[in-house]
Amino acid sequence: MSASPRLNERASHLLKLLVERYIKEGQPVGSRSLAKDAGLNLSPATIRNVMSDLEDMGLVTSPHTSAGRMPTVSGYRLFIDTLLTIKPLREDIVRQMRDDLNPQDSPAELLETASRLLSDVTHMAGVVTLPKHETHAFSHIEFLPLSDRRLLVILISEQQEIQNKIIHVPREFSSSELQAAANFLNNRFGGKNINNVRELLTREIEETRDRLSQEILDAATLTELALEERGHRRNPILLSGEINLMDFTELATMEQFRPLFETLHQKEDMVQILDRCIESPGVQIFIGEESGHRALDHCSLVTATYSIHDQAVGVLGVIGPTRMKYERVIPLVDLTAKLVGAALNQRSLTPSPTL
Amino acid sequence: MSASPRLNERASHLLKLLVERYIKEGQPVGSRSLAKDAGLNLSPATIRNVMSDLEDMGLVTSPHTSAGRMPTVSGYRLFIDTLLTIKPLREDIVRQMRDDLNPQDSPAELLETASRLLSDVTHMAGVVTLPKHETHAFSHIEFLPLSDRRLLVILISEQQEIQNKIIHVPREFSSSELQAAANFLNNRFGGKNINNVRELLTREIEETRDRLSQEILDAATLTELALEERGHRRNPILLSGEINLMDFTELATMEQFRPLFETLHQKEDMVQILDRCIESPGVQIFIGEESGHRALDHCSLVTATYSIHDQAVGVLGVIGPTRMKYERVIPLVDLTAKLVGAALNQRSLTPSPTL
DNA sequence: TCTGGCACTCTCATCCCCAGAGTGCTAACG
DNA sequence: CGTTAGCACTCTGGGGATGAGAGTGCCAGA
Repeated sequence: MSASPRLNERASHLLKLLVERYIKEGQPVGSRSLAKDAGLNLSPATIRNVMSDLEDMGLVTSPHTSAGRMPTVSGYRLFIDTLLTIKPLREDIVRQMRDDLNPQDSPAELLETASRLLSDVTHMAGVVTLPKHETHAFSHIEFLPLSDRRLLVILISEQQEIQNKIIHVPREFSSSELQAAANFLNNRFGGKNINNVRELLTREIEETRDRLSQEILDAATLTELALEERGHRRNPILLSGEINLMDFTELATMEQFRPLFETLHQKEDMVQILDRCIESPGVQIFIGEESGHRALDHCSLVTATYSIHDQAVGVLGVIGPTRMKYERVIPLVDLTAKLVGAALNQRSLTPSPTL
Repeated sequence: MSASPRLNERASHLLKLLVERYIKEGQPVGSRSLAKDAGLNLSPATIRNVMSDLEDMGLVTSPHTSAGRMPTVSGYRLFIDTLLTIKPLREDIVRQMRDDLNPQDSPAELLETASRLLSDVTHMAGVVTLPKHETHAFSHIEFLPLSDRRLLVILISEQQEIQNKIIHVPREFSSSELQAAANFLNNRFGGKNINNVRELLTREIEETRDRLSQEILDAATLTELALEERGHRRNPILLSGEINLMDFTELATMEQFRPLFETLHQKEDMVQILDRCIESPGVQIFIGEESGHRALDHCSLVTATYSIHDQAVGVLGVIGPTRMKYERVIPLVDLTAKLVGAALNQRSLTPSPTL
């Protein structure tokens, strides 16, 4: 359990081999077969001694006395942090990713495609969080009168994402009033962060108290109604390929799989885990217990953040058994995050709505 | 396998008991225990004779010589068609359904709630198809200029369902041109079936060829672009609670569950099955093989259509093991369909958008 | 027509046994 | 001192054998 005091070259080489082998075969690795792979001309007995040391350091365990060794979480951790040799992605996969992640698609479609790609390519589960709204830049708003005192609000973000909402207003507004309010908001706050609009508007009203126009007041009323309760999306996570996880023997019993499936669909839990990732950039890996959820004990999570305008707004990744091919999954998740970010940025570079 | 020549009262009573018992316990029913339940003062031996007759008629089978009997598909069919005593729904469930299926919600939310309710109440899987677009009445259209030659089209149905689409137009349109075209379409085609609009528009152009206004031509161009490729929804089925099916022992092995899960998520297959149901009104039941899909062999499907303006536009239902509590599921599915229909109709009764 | 009795069958859980795989330890070797 | 061969030991997992339990089919008798 203690951190490795020092790990000589031979020991780490053997650990690396053991982890690779365990990932490939899924079964505890014995000294005999490891000796053959090692290419060091060592006898199984010597390997056993090394294994015993590794076990003392908490890097490997054996499920029972007469089985081989398998990596512990610390073992995986050491392997990933210092021993892993990343494999470059296959050309055809890179091409497929580029082709499928089409910047023309709406953000929702784009992210769904990303999730599907992650699960299809890895044969594990893909997961993508929707972008945080706090960072969405406001691009355009429009009010459309429906019947009575109901208005349709159309809100367009810089990523050309369109949101609709029907609001009930305290009095009837004429078309020209609505037009004026919309124009005011569009001119004044275009490009600003959506979540600051209310705040900025309030300040504006304070400052121009003396020559306060009806326009501003209307805009304030409407904005208040339009923006309240935003961001309460019911489904802030795009999960796909969860069924693939049934292919892995270590997850394929009902007792293992059911809680896992339920946790994955439990949006709150997943959001909580994934939100932690958004803080630090780059690829992050949670092995087994590290995610802190019982049901994920036998799973690893490889995530990366994707960014709009260099600000991380969402997280995507892959969930699979701890014995996944990290050297392939890591570059894939990395690439996906970059492509998604690029596609989203490209959308916001196309000229904003005018009018 | 042959249809029952005639089934005397005692035999059908015993079949009913056997099916009920098998549904409750999930295990083949023996003559001894059936004799006790029957309340007819018959000995197990007599029961065995009757069972033998029922087996000859293809209504029951036994998995092996020394096991009890269980219903065949024909047995279930006879049970459902002629022996079933429907139980009234529990008051609190009816209340919950009414409360949760809020006509204020958007159709998408409403249907998702319906699916969730079906699975929650039955502890099985719920399924809902989105309403067929062919029957959607057009209520209101609006064109919003974005940059360059891109327009945002907003299409509102009579159910107040809002659809957005960004289209690329061949030339720039001024605000007033767009306004004119929208006004023309709204006045002319409000309340008409969306899918007829293109057709009607074409005819209109033919007829008024001599005094053809620019307005109409613009409207035609825009409508063409706005309505093409509609209805290609990626996800025309709302499935929920599929994991509940793992609770039933007859589905709980991986070999059973995996193909089942995959079929359920295979939208095409499900659409195909459910679309058949929309033809005939009322509650329909497919038992085991009757649905025609291998993976659903051990499942039953209880469906009902829901209607807008007395026209069936969608299907909803429950998927579970063949041994489900039909007497409770049937009224539930029936009620859900009625409530969903009522909620959708109520939406279209609220005054249409003006402008 | 119904029933009791009886032989028969099939499943399932349990136990035992043994081969196979792998370990830890010890003593010897260079 | 690191490495190795040898050996006893342990644990798993598959393959019978066994016996209890449940239920049937059939026959003869009421």
